Amino acid sequence: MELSDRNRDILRAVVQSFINTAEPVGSKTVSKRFDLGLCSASIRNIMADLEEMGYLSQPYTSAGRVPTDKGYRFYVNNLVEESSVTIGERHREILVEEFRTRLASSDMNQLMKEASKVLSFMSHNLGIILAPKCGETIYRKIEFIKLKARRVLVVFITEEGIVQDRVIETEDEITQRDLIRIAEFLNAKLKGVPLKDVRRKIEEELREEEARYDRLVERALRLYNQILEMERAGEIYIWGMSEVFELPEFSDVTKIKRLFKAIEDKHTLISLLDTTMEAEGVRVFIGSENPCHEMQDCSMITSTYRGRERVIGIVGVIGPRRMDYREVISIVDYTAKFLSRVLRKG
Amino acid sequence: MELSDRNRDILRAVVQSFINTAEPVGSKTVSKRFDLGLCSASIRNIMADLEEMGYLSQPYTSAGRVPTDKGYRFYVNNLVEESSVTIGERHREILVEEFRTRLASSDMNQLMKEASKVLSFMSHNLGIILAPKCGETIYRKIEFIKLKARRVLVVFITEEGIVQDRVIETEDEITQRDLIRIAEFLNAKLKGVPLKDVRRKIEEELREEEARYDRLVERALRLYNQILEMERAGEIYIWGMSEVFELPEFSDVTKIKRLFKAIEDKHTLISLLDTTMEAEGVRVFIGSENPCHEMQDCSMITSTYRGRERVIGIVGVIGPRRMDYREVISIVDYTAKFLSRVLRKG
DNA sequence: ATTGGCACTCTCATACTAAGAGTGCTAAGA
DNA sequence: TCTTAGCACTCTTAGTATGAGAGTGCCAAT
Repeated sequence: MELSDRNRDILRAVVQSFINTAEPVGSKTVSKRFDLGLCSASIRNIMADLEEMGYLSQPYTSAGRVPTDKGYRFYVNNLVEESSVTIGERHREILVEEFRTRLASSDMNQLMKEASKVLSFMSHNLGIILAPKCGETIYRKIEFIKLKARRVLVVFITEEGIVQDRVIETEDEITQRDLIRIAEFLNAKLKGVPLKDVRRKIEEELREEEARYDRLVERALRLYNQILEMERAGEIYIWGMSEVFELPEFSDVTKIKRLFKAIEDKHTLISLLDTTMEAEGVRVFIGSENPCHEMQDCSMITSTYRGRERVIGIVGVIGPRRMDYREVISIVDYTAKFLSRVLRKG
Repeated sequence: MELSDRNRDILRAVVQSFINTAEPVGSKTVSKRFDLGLCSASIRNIMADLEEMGYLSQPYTSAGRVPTDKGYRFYVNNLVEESSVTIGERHREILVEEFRTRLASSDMNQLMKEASKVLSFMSHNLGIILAPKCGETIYRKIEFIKLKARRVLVVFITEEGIVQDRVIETEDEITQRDLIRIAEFLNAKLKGVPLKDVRRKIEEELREEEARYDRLVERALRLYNQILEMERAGEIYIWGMSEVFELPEFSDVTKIKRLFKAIEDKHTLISLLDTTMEAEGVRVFIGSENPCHEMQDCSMITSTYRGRERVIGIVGVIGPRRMDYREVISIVDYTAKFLSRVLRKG
């Protein structure tokens, strides 16, 4: 099962060549373009071995070789050279520059949008961002603004600097003065609590208050419950279709249609990304490793970003399996860290 | 230049047939599918006339006929039957149902997104919405929420029920108490003023206040100026790429790429749509009539929607020239009116 | 004025062919 | 024993040819 150094060299050469050119790579190409001190015949033999071991495959008899998922996987795990760090460094500079010029806005919506653009622009693939999960963020402040008799605008701020606004209908009319007191009460009780623990916290509070019944408190809690029910599904930002159009693997309409179907149904994609939130850091899904089977001929690279305390969202890149894993991994990694930094500052 | 009744019948038949099938239509098809009491030879003669007059064209010698832009234009202007109203009525019911089930949300962002989805879903083309132009909306209320020493969250509500929030850095620290007073001042002065007149109003105010100098007022106005500078470019919502993929005219990647390029650069599209805001009501751009020349082989149907007082945004559909104008016009029209109604209620 | 008939044109799908790229295998060389 | 050169073989791709089919334009007859 172990590969000899020479086999690894050849495999690396094939993968890199295919990543660059999108053409099945033949033994002659390898011997010419990579200085391995071997003639094409020897390389042919080794490539036949690699095929037998499942790292390479041929689109048809007597064509060049193409990496299999297993081949890509081995490449990602073992063959990404150390030198990548320095290249990543250069990349980092471009990224920093890119972020600086494009992320002037401190609006969360805008931040997400721009970040997904940067991802796609840098990677020449689809950039995706799963916006901060409400539940994972931390309560900071709430404000109520009365719009009409029974209609109240709720503005909602988390420690991460996320602002959300929603309009709710109250059961009965509440004066602006009362709304302010309710807000003060909630802010005192809930500041610093992770949103997903708020419900529990409220229930505790309710039990405590039961004895010395307070109409205001009861109202406050009812109001907040109403807001919680409106918990918005994590939004997802996708950018870069125009990048994808340029890729030769999507020169066929049916292929691009398939990809589109996969990302169109955002709910599946969201729950898919949710599962990658468990483990922190960069994760690479190659072709069939992809949990979603409409994406079997795509690869996805994701990483998590953190809010004040914990992981709150995902950034990632989706593209054809033939993707510059080394480069994209470092782009995704850096973007995630950048977002974490921004959100930590609040 | 005038067309005889028979010529009009034939032209209508050709246009409708082509809209339905996307195939160049021959004289035989017309005589078979439309009961005009004419044999194919007669129809052939008429079609040749229509071609000479520029209403039809042939993809190649001895193929069926396809409507030209002029042909579509004549169809839209003169040949859409009266019966369309009743069909529109049926459509309207579906639309109402569609809106009712999907537009539960009263969040503006969500409203726009859902409306663009409805547009594309109903028309099987691209649905686009130009979100309310800030300048055209009417000031209702402002609130400041202090986040950090010099960082203030501004929440902004218009009479149309649009909520915007932005974070600004103030020059020096302002207490929450002062912020409240500033908000009260601004709200008193500016309520009911169209946002685009706010700047002028402020300048007037400044001149008046100059005599009895008031630090608070001056601060308030400076703050507001800062917000105005951040005036966000009108956002645009586009939905329905998956619909477009199904259309035969976009079975070629280069075609779909061209369309994508056109809508990708949102700024051009926005300024394009801006120009259609001058005249109220439904407008139809057929092929070369399109101001944007990347869209020369597309048609666009737009309409304006109003806020409390005036036109504040655009809804529209973009698709191939072969589009069911009758149907799409009524969809766009209804959607615009629906949005206006929703926004009037606030 | 309308219709039937007929020759003509052009596309599209299919089949065929030659060129080219790449392989696998074998035998000779280091 | 490993490497290399050579050669026959396979498979794709691009280009060409061919025939069917759809549609036209025009002419003569009604």
